[in-house]
Amino acid sequence: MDNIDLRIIGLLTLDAKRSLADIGSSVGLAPSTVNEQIRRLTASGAIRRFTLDVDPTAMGMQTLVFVWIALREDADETAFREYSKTHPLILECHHVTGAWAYLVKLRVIAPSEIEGFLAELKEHRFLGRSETVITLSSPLPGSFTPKEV
Amino acid sequence: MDNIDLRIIGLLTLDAKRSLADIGSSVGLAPSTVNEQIRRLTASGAIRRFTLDVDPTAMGMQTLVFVWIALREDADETAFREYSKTHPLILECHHVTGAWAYLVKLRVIAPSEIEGFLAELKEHRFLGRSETVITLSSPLPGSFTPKEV
DNA sequence: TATGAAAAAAATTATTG
DNA sequence: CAATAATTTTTTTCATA
Repeated sequence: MDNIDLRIIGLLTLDAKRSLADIGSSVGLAPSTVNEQIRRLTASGAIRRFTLDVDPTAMGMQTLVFVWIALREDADETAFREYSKTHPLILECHHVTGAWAYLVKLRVIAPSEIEGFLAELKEHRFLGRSETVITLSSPLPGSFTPKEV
Repeated sequence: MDNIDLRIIGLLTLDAKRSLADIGSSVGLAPSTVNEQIRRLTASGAIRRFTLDVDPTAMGMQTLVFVWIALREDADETAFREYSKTHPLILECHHVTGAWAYLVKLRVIAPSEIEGFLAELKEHRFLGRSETVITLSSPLPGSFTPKEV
């Protein structure tokens, strides 16, 4: 991936609706060439998809939560990974270094929902110990792409 | 925002390039009506932007890092928030409950970069204490929209 | 608010250098 | 591999219900 590719990705990141002609004049390529580069970037997997950045509050997902999770000794770790992939609330799940095994990021309507979420993890016999951190505000929230399950 | 709006957002989230005619036939509206709804959703701020989901490894940002930060007693908190917004490595910054004040998410090329990042925080006299967590793997990585600064 | 049809714009493809 | 030009598709506008 060369410098022009990075610039194309940068421009599309800011506004994926920009026309090929527009992008072309920014990076110094003809529209059809830009089109071809985007096709290549998509085919190679560098561009995973064209998507939306959505305001989570507009969708009623006001509360951003991080949960540190230590799995039970006898937990089925593969099942947990699969579970986190398809769970409608879980936006991210990372296997991390440090005292905790997993860091899970989720969005809920209100903190009261967290209780049910943790109960669910217990029912599946995943949860050993956990620590829940609630976001008060976000100087830099990052983009939000609603999860489709 | 009604149910049709949610479905439109859902469809565009999966593929923001779907044509208005396509979306219309899915939700039972004419292309021009779908266009108008998208215009409204964008105007109201529910849709923040059309963007890309990019593979971070293709951009060389292999390593996902979380840093817990407790600011110095005398730190300029407003300056820190501003700093995190414009820092090229920081993807998210959240003010959180619990023992740590801030949770910062960043992507770097390699763990060795983290040292420099923390040094920078110290130079700015933001950093009190911190704890760094490195992601080993991500069962659910979430979407990645490169930051443009 | 929703529509269909017309108009404008854009994306895509084929052809050529 | 990139550019132009032709073709097709899509978006946008607008008059109307």
